[in-house]
Amino acid sequence: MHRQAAKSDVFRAIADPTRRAILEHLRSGPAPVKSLAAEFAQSRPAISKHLRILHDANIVSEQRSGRERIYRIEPATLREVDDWIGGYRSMWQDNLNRLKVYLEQK
Amino acid sequence: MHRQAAKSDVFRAIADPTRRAILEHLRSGPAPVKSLAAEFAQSRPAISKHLRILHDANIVSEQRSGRERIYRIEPATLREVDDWIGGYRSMWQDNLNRLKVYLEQK
DNA sequence: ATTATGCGTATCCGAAAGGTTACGCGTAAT
DNA sequence: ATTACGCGTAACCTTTCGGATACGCATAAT
Repeated sequence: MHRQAAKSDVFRAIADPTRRAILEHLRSGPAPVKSLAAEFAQSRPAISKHLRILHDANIVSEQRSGRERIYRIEPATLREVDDWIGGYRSMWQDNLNRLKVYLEQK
Repeated sequence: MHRQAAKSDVFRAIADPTRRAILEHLRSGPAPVKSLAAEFAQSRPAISKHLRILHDANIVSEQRSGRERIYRIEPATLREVDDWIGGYRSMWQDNLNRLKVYLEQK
């Protein structure tokens, strides 16, 4: 019934537009903090904080390399979002459902 | 780069577990505030506030009926989330992508 | 006409979010 | 050995969030 919101929730993590933008950048491949931060008008520590949240939510993984830290998307976790939205997908795809809505509105 | 931060964002709206639970209830059909509020340990005004946020984000629609207000899921808006996640779906489905990840990690 | 219901809104409050600057620690470069 | 660099974290501040309670307005019921 009630969902356990872990201390780091995926939905919360992707709620912020900056974090979604970070993910978009990572879609084309892993990247260190500096190169990510260069894409935004925010300070580097701010991006680091966003990365920490994404990391806590297991949406990205971290790999140290020298003095850099390479971040990479961890797609498996995003699947949770896909599963959730999947529960509603039929509502705009399923024709039977449209009939149902139609009848409800009468 | 990309701005769209409407005053009411879908991702922000679904970030809260209570609001996702409300949507889950509405999945089985439209409902008035009172019956929704009965399902939670929170006050009725709190649920009203959540509904307002969902409504502002166009995830639910409102229909007045006497002194009640009936809320109903508006699936089309959730499609935005589906489209977003769609951009990442290939990362856990596509075999070529797995190869890419494999090579990157070497 | 009066009373009871359903619901939104206003106000208030503590906690969390999201940003900044200052700093320190390892690693790389000179 | 020094200096420069990349990055995380701490401290701080302001804004937003998510609750609660108090209230008022329509509509329904009596």
